[in-house]
Amino acid sequence: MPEMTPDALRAFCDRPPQIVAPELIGATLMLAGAGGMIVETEAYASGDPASHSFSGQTSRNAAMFGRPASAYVYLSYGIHWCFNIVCQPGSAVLVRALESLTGFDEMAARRGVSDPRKLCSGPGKLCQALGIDISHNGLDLDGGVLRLMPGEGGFQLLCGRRIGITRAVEREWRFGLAGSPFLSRRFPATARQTPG
DNA sequence: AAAAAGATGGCCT
DNA sequence: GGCCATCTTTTTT
Repeated sequence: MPEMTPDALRAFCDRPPQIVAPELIGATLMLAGAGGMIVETEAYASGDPASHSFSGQTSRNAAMFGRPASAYVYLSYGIHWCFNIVCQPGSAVLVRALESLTGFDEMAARRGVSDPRKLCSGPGKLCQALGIDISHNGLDLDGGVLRLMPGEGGFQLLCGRRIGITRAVEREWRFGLAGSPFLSRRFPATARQTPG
């Protein structure tokens, strides 16, 4: 597949997040020479009680209402940055885990670990590894600083309940690459999704 | 003005 | 599995 143009990337993201999230498994996310393959995502939809956008636009979540294929970054628990890919207005996909591909030494240094399984196996961890912070909030993902490159698809995926939320927990909007050792947590063996 | 919650992660047992 | 650091945003008084 030829690399997507910025317009194609925007169109790819300008759909409901629960559709985009599974298709992002296998995509590549890069920031300044560091990055890897997305192996775990979660969808947060418009009108979703678990989404930051549920009660309307605020200063924190404003980026969720920006351009599709831009970044929504927020601080979690006062400590960790979390990175989302903006989809349709008021919706986004949280990137929860990466399998590192390039820039390993740099990421390991920022994380203070050497075990590749501990490098990007969580939304806060991958932001620390790549150096993502609030300065990246709202940036387009088409290559200026951050680059998102959707993959070929065709992976065997797992899906299940989202992690760490208290509302709308029944929605199975967490997606992961089956068998990957780089997930933030194992999936309970629930639903299985075949290549698309 | 005050309080509680929160899309986490690391360390403890 | 449990505890809790840490602080911004949001909600409630």
